[in-house]
Amino acid sequence: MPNEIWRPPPVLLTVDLVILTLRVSALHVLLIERGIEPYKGSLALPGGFIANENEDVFDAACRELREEANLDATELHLEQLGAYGRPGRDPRGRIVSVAHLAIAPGLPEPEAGTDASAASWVPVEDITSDRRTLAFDHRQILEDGLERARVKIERTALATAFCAPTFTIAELQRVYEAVWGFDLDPRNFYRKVQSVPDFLIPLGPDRRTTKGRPARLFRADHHQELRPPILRPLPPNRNEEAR
Amino acid sequence: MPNEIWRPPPVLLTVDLVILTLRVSALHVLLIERGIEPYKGSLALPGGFIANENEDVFDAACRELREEANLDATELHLEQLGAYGRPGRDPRGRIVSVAHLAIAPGLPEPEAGTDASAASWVPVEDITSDRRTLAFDHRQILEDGLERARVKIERTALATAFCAPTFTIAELQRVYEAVWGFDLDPRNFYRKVQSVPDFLIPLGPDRRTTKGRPARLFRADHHQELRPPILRPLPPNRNEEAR
DNA sequence: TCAAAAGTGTTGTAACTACACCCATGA
DNA sequence: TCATGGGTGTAGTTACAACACTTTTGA
Repeated sequence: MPNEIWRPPPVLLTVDLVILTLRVSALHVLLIERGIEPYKGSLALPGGFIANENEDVFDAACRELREEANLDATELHLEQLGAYGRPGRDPRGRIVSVAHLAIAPGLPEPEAGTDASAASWVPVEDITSDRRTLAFDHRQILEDGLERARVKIERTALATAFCAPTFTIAELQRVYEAVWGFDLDPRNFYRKVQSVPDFLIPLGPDRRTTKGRPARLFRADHHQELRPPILRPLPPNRNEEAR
Repeated sequence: MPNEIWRPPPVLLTVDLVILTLRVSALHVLLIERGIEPYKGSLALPGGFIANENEDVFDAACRELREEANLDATELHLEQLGAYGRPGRDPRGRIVSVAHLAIAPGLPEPEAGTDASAASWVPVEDITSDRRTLAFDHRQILEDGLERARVKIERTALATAFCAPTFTIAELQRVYEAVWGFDLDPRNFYRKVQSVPDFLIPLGPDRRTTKGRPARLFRADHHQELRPPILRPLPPNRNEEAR
């Protein structure tokens, strides 16, 4: 072997974003149609390369959020999901991606006619049901992001990150139902979330009026830990009768 | 600006390992004393660079586990914690580390006189209490690994990864107590863990005899999800009287 | 026969489910 | 006034913390 000191192999680093939101009570994810090879024309998670030697990974995620989705990281929840580094995951070479999960309130309309023009909200159900496919290993990343969200709304106030600054309990319930994929009893949900200390802060006499009786408005701290947690019920096959 | 196509900046990739085990009822982490700069002489998590262009990140973690700790990845729990990529975290340049959490049964004695000779088990308490410091951002990585373990033994059978293939309920209880940092009632713990379906599989009439009455032996599936979960109790300051 | 650890019984309380029911509003 | 969603009452059940108590072993 050559008589030179060994040097570790360099890799290229990207960030990818799983951006979730609620639209008409259904969970959606922001996807872009790729304009360049590889996977040109396919749907993919927004993301891109680290800009330079000194850009922090988290800052890169914030930047992509702005450039590709026209969203402001200071106004939504953003956390790291993990690194995806399987060799061969990108045909261009050894590219390791640090995936992130972002949660946005429902209101921001699809995309501007700006840089983010190729982006669109896609129902999560369209991906998980295999009606549409994703580029690279982005389907796996999306599944991991969904599972993270499902588990995390049990123990933290993360669900409120899907809501506008003020929201009703029914709106919060729609978040839990969309993320978990099944319905909850509104009467019990109403009391359960209000019984968790420091989860929901009632806003004076303010009410949101839709159809029916106007509902109380609340706000929340997105980073609050829920004690006790809001555990999702077991699936109905809980007690199979033993013989 | 120069008229050439932009190329993303390459980075170097390492894996770092938080390897936890139980020794005499206290949580320990495997640390190495660094033999080279930077941080020569300091304690650090075991880890190292990706070996080559084609090595999978997870495989690299397995390899470091073998080389630096003399442990076999097929016989213990190993999962990714996340990527740590703050610029400046390593004075040698832009180095991104993918941290992993490993859980080992207590028995494997400290280290062989082999490659792993610089490794030793250190009580976690010595680090968290600031009696000893760690190189790089390894203290943060360790804290994140501990928090992952604390949360995950609530919802999965991960605690059994600290145990030998067969174990008693009292041994399992010592795991929960060491990871959570407080004591549990043995009577209630005994029934609680046995009431979770598919968590503990009793082993015929086998018993482990120590001092006192011999205890039943169990085995478990380390990857089992616990339904319902074993939730840690709230800290004693649960209900502060209003006013 | 005593210490020590395993394992069981019991009781009061808190939490949860299921569902009946009342309330406040817009159309 | 009625439809619609917001909000309350309540009964039956399960989970759980606390702790007294019995059982089985080694020394």
